[in-house]
Amino acid sequence: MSRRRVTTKDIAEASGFSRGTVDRALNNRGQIKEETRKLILNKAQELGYEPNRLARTLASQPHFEIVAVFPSEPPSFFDEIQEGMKVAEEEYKDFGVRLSYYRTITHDVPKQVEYLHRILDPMVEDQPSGILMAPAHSFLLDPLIARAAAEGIPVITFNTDAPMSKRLFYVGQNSVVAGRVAADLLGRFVGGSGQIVMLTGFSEVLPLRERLDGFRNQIKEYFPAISLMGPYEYLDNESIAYKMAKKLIHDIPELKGMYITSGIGLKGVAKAAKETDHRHRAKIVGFDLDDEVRQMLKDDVVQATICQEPFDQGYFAVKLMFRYLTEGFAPDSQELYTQSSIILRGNATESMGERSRHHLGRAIF
Amino acid sequence: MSRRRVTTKDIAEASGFSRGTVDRALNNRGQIKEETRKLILNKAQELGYEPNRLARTLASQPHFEIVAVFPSEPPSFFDEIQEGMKVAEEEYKDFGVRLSYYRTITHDVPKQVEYLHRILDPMVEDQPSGILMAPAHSFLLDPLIARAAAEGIPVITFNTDAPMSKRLFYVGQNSVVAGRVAADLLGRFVGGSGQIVMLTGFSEVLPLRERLDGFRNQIKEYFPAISLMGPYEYLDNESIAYKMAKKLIHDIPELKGMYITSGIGLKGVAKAAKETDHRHRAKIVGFDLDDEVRQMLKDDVVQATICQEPFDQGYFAVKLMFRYLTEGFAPDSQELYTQSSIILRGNATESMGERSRHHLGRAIF
DNA sequence: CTGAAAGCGCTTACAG
DNA sequence: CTGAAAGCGCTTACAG
Repeated sequence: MSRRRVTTKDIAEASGFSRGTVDRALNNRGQIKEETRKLILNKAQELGYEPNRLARTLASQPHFEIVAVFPSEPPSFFDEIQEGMKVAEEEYKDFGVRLSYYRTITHDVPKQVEYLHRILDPMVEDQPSGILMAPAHSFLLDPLIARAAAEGIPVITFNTDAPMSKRLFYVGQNSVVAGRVAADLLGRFVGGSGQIVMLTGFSEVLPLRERLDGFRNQIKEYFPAISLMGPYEYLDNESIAYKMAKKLIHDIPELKGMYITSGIGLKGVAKAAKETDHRHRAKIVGFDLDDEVRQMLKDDVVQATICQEPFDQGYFAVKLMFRYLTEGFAPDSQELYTQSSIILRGNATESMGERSRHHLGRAIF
Repeated sequence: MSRRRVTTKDIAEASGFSRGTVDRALNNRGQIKEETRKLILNKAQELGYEPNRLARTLASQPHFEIVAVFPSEPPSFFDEIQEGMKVAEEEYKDFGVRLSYYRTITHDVPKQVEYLHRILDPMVEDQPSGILMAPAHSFLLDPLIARAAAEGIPVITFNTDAPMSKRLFYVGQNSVVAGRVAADLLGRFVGGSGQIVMLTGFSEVLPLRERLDGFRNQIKEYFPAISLMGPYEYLDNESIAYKMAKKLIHDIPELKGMYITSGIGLKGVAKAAKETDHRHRAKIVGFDLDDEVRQMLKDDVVQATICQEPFDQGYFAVKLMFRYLTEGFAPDSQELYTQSSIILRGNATESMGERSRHHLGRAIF
């Protein structure tokens, strides 16, 4: 029943050529008569040959130096991205995969530029096999991505995209859908009518803009009785978000809901809301998850948050780069969306650490 | 910088023994002087040796025959579990992994018993390396699981559990948390008060009972103004669910919400609801996802559904069995929970096929 | 254009 | 208890 798998030796014997020649045919190495190549390929097909990746790796001793460029802050988020990368690195280390991590203090364009120059400078470092990056800006890094591409170094963006660049593809959240889902939740939580205010970190940051657009369009389409205010920009600063929320809550007594496009802002807004009478509090839906936000969910100050599952983003970024490098993986779409999770009170307290410990690559919910 | 990895040859040279003896020490094969063993182990540690799994596999040519026993119906769900298994099988085939699939028409206990007898009968089949199963009953299969365990064949349950059995652990949804989340959603969707009715497939089926308990407890704890009716059992039959819902909607004009613990029932209930005036419709939250349910979400007949991500359950069941077989993987907990997804109108139409095509192991949201 | 040989890092009989 | 040799399935110089 479990017939032994077909090897290049079998093909060699069946076709009358040596294993070296079989290898040339199978892997298009040239230096082979076209006729021979075809004959061997037919034989391989006929015997149902499937290459053994382990043997290939062991024989050719490949090295894949993958460089990952991404922010450090907030660590609760980006450390977990790195966790995911490390799990993938460990899974593929015997296949020659090695990661280097270049992290910038914040979404710091000049620092990323500097790192990329260093990475691409043949005098300073060996050329990497591929670059994984969470660009600090939606197009300012495009020239450097183009330079990498021109030098034959593939770039995959993750977590945040540079859609007009020469990156292979993007791995991360679908921010538009995330915004739509937030609208479904908050729209229903407020009962389908009344005043909702939108707050955003920076209105020109791509994923935040998409979270806003998805939200706004979904509300407009399905909740005609809801009126929207904003967006107000809190410059990704918690205390600005706090003060803004304080003022909005004070100025608009009939306020029914608040939508905040990032975790920093969510925390500021929630703190402001907590200081008001809970019977008149607006419903709050935002993004991201850490222990502080978990507590706010438990306390019913925040009603829902959308979590990006950073572990997955890191894990899949590495895995997909490896697949590109070894088998030329090319997706149909330029955007590969990772799972997001909706966190409510009922699933707020599950330990998220589970995911990496179990190498499940994900938490519950 | 990228120093060559340490091999058994290095250890052999450094310790003055042969590679065969190094292998005996490293892998505890016995037939080795205790002193030699310690010496070699110390050397290995000192040099920072890490075994190369590819070389080990190539040399030892292991075979892992994994048998998977699970239902066929509904195919939209269980075919996708099988998809996930096949992706993992493909990923690990060079490591010797081979799956066989034994699927029963429904959650058919006698058929599963028959299959397990066949699988465990040394006269009929070769003993498998491990068994993956979605038990058709929460304890009736326990004796057979015990028999497998006694014969040294590890059993992992997935999708549905047999918690008192001798299975290694369970991989699948956390049904209690799923129920709690459903309560958070429906409780808020109805505005925190009024009448909600609960319908369930079978009240004694474990995961359905847990979905019910999680829901009920969450409502009682956080929505004191909501009154619950039911559960009513629709025997996992769509038309029974339909008729039940018809009658409930008719009898209770003030009905605000309906909670249904399985996909079959959700569809029946939604059809009944659709036939009523949409202005007075109860909010509906249920489980599972197929094209029909997607449409109901779009049409706002169903407001939310919780999807088990069957692809993941299959994928991780295989991956974890492989890890158990090769490295003795043993989780801290007996329950390894896979991600569930909350599907609303805003994320209902994304193609779920993405996940397997991209081998991301998951869809967006 | 093709072949023979050595090698990747391990494991597995077999001999002593 | 230990070692020498062959082998897993492939690739890589090298020779011709």
